[in-house]
Amino acid sequence: MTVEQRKTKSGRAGSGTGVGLFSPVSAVRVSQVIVDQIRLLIQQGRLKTDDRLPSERDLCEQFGVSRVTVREALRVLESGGLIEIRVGARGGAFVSTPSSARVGEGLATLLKLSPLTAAEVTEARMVFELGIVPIVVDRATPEDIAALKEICERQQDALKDESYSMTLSAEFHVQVAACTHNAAIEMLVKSFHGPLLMSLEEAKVAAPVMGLLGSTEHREFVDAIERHDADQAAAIMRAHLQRTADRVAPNTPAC
Amino acid sequence: MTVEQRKTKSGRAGSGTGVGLFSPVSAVRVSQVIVDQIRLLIQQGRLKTDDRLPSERDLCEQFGVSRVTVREALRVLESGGLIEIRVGARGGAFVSTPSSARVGEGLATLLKLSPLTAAEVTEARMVFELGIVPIVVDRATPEDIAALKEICERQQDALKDESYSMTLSAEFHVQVAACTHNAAIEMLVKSFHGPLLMSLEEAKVAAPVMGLLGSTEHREFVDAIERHDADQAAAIMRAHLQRTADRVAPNTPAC
DNA sequence: GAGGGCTATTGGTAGGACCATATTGCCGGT
DNA sequence: ACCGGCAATATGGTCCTACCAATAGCCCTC
Repeated sequence: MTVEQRKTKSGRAGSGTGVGLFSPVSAVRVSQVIVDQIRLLIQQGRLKTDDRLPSERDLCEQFGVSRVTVREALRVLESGGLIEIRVGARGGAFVSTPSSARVGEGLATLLKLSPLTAAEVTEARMVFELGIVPIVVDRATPEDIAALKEICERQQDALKDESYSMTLSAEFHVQVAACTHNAAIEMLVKSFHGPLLMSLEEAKVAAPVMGLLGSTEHREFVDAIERHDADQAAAIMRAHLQRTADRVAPNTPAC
Repeated sequence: MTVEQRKTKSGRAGSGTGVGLFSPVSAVRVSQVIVDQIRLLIQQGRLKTDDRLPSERDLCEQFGVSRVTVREALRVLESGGLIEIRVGARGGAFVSTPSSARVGEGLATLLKLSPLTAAEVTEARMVFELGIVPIVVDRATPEDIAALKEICERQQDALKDESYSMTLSAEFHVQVAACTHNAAIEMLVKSFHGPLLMSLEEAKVAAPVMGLLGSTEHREFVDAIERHDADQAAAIMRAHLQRTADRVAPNTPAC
């Protein structure tokens, strides 16, 4: 381990400080500085997806810190979804594109830990999913509509053998968002339908009649889209979401 | 350090495994297990906001791991916004309610690292901020409207001495979201106006005329709210956001 | 071609030195 | 006797060194 920057064997490395010229002492954590540096490198595109960072030992040498510090930085980056760490030979830290699942998870814990009622979350979801309807009507391609119909059919089948679940419904709503051909919107809706709803509505398959109704509405919605009838589509979606909202409101399970 | 659970001085602690009964070796990281445990405690409400966790040294003893491992776990929790770490006497790890800023940051990096165009993000923002207008009109109290007017006045003042900045505009939009009296919506809008827009539109004070126009529209919007004229308010907001969208679209700076 | 050793790399431990900060208590001045 | 400032102490995070264990891809041998 190179020690030339440090006077004593465990003097704070800081950021090259320690020469005694009263340089502003690094008030921030060393590991945080490393996190920021690597994050910046990734955001600038100088480190691309699947690129491999140097090994922990190399990094300590380059940063002039100990392995522990580097590892803390890697942990933070990993928990933020920016890198993925693999063990074993040819292992190491690899840059990974953060998935919507990751951010959805963060959003879910945020909502769970905050004093938010399920009703509030549902309302926010309604605003968003209703707001995109005009865009969906405008941009949905025949392929999009075919994909939606395919999901509807799978839901009908699932209803028959009673395997209908919240997951199928979520799939439909995500596919609707995909019809906007806007990756940002799709990602946000995905975030909503990720761990969030799963945790919020434990009453998943509570009412079988729910599934039947929901499935029918899904189909009517697709038809409206196909007719380019934005008003009708919005009305259906509003009723569809409102029913979910009504079901979730009475419980008012704060978290 | 208590070592009684471990056979050798550095045997993997696992989760109390090691008795030799071929118990499934803890394939996961020890620090991750600690993270999960503490996270669970917080989500269950057994650790509440501002509660103080035991000190690092106590935690190692209770978990039967080394300090490095505990510290890695604390780092992850801190980066996730679940705890806040203070140094010095009476310091330690304190449970903190994750702020919208934190999740907004995660959202921002996600959006920046994903192949999203600024136009897509702006469109998503438009959908949301337009969608809440009816709710705002419906629920805004006189106090809410007074707060909005106050911001407008501050913007007028700022225009005079040329200190108008994006921050003031963001403040207005967040206050509008607050008028919904829905914490989830407010948090999402805050997330949008957090680090995301700041990084997206470096052209902050590019056009002074922009600020003038924007400020005027803000004021007209408030008036429409006061009249409970949802259509007019939505129209103003649409034009207002559209102008921002148009400004950001031509550049098409992917990230 | 299949299997076993090699090696690079992460995961974890122990123990210690250092730094930051709040509390406490002493001491001198008033 | 009271009070303000200052130093000692206790608490607790931050970082270091050195070591060992587990893992997984690669290559070499059979």
